[in-house]
Amino acid sequence: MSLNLNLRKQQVLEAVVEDHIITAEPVSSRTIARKYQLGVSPATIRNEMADLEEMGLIEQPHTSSGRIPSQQGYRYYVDRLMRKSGLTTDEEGQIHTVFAREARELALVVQRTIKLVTQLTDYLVFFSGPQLEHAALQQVWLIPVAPERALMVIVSETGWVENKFVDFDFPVTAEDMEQVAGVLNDHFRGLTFSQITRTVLRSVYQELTEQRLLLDYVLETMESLARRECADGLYLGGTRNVLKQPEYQDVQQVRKLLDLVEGEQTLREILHETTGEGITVRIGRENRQGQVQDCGVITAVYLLGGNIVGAMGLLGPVRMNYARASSIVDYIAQSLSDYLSGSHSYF
Amino acid sequence: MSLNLNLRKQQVLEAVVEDHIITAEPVSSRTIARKYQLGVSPATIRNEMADLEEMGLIEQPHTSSGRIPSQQGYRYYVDRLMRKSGLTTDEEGQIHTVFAREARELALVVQRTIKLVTQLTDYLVFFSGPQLEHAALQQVWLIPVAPERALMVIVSETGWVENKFVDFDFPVTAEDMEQVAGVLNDHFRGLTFSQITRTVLRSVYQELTEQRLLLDYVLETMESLARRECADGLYLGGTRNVLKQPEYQDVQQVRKLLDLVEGEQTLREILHETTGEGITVRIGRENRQGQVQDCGVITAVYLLGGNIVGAMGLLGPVRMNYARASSIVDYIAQSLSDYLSGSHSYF
DNA sequence: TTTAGCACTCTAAACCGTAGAGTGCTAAAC
DNA sequence: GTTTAGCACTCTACGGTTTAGAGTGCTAAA
Repeated sequence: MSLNLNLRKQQVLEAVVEDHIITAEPVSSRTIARKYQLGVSPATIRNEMADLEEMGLIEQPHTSSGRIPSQQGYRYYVDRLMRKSGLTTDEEGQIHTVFAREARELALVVQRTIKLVTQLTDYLVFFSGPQLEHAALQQVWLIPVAPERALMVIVSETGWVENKFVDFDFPVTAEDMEQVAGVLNDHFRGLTFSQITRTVLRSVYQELTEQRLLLDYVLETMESLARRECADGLYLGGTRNVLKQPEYQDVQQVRKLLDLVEGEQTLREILHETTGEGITVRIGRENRQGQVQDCGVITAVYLLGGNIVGAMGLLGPVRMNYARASSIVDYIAQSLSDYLSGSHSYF
Repeated sequence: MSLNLNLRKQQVLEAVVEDHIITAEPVSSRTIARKYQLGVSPATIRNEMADLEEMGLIEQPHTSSGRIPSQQGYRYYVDRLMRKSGLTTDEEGQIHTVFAREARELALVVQRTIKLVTQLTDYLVFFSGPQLEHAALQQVWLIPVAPERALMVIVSETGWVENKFVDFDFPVTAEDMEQVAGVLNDHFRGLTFSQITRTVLRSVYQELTEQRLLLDYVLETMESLARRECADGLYLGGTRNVLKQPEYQDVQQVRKLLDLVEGEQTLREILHETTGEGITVRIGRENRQGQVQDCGVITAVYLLGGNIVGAMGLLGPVRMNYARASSIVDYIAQSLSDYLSGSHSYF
């Protein structure tokens, strides 16, 4: 349902939302008349408020209190009234600094980004990935460490390094390993992991008839490596900050938040569901996860070579500063994508 | 000052401590008379309590309330009265399972251990390390990835893998790298990293006069790798659990706890200070760190080849179950040391 | 030395009463 | 028709008072 509000109703709704975001208190007609010059008296505003309440956009915690925005009110605000606040040049500069610094390891960049965002906002920041799945392979090594055991090291073109032991059920010679690694590098270099698992497998098998069993083990390990970061790479920060929000004065609420942070599963799910381009804003019950139905969540994916390799999110109370928060998420996700897409490639 | 208490005073003190640990409420004379059969009336117990209070072992939150143990009271209890509760065979079994499972990566074992301990207690669990510094080197590889860049991979005899890029200021050939790696392996295999940095350096330099500059870079990287886990390897869990303790009903307290968890520095310090054998119990102001002076902290180091490579801790309110908590710390640290000292070596 | 009895103290919860903020409604003004 | 002043009404938050109950310390008797 797309409601059409006359200008003054929009102004009143905007005032209610923005004042409530700042003060966390119900907003009275008098406050609006004083702080937001609409050129009318409190009484008139009261009449508009009564209408807005009937439409379900604002509500009263109890009779004779001021109004707070309903979840639909926030939605209307985000969709139609909100002016993206933009970042100051200083803040943009800080963000650039994080991505400009020489950093060989992506994990480090992500951690630095989180630290920065916790300074820019008072919300929970969380990142998934980046998964290797859509990154291009730079090189594979198979290093023999025992007769039936090798260490596999993979480097992606973006500089991400992963390693894992491969255990065979039979002795394997160093020459065998070297040969397999050589063939893998010849065939796979420059391909993304998702491309590898599908297409070029056949040719490799033909070239390595003798080591077919060995190859099976190796490919399986490669696959699990490519997925690993997807499975357990969740970075987060800012838990302390969120507690500053008056919504979390109640210990019960704090406990719920900590469940979220320590459990990780829900946060992963939220990031995993994020697929579209641009930022996604979910307000309260718009979230599918029961645990965050009294929260606002802003997410965005970041890209590598046009593919989604990870996502980030900001989480706060429903009464969060959507204008600012979404500007930040937007800018960071964009910067991270730029960073990844190789203008900084170190090879 | 070592106080000598007669048997009945000891019994009363023990009752006060143990009842308070369970209920978190002041303990009245009547409660003790009823629940802990000392064969005397509440009035007699009141007299003993008056004495204990004068000695500073228990205190009254306000006149006409029951008594709670003072920090000295806890200390007396821990030193002289506490009976280590021992774990049930079931619990011991659970612990063994964690260490018995095939696990190639130590980080995984530590994470599993944390998860288990959070199930066994309601306290904050934290681990440092393990640092490679005191682990024996199994092998080093130098893998060329670019003219001026190599990937260094180190495997310790305990199966810990670390990697890091080495950047040179000059082109290096694959042969040079191979040669350097070969010499390093010949000289260093089986030595711990702390031994390496001191003694055997000279002989390596003599053998590699041509690559001396290259070697400098490599050794520096090795050293930073050996220390890395020391610097940022802090694992923890159980934050949610601690909130169950009634001490953390106050949001102020919760915030302090989260500062501790998110800051990490204080926890590192606590583990770093732990050096002795066996377990260490610090009660309230016995802690040097201001942030935890209203907490009880139990720590123990774990060993590898007789060397301290890391430590673990349990943190709760001053009113924590020292008997149970120290049993657990003791048992886990012991099991982890056993696990590390190679009865499970995979090479 | 122990204990019963009793007066005393303190806390926590329940229960006012009041001030203040804010609304809805009505009737007058524009 | 729209806006606004005025007023009665409602609800919350806060401070003060009362009360029940738990627990002690002290005294005197066992």
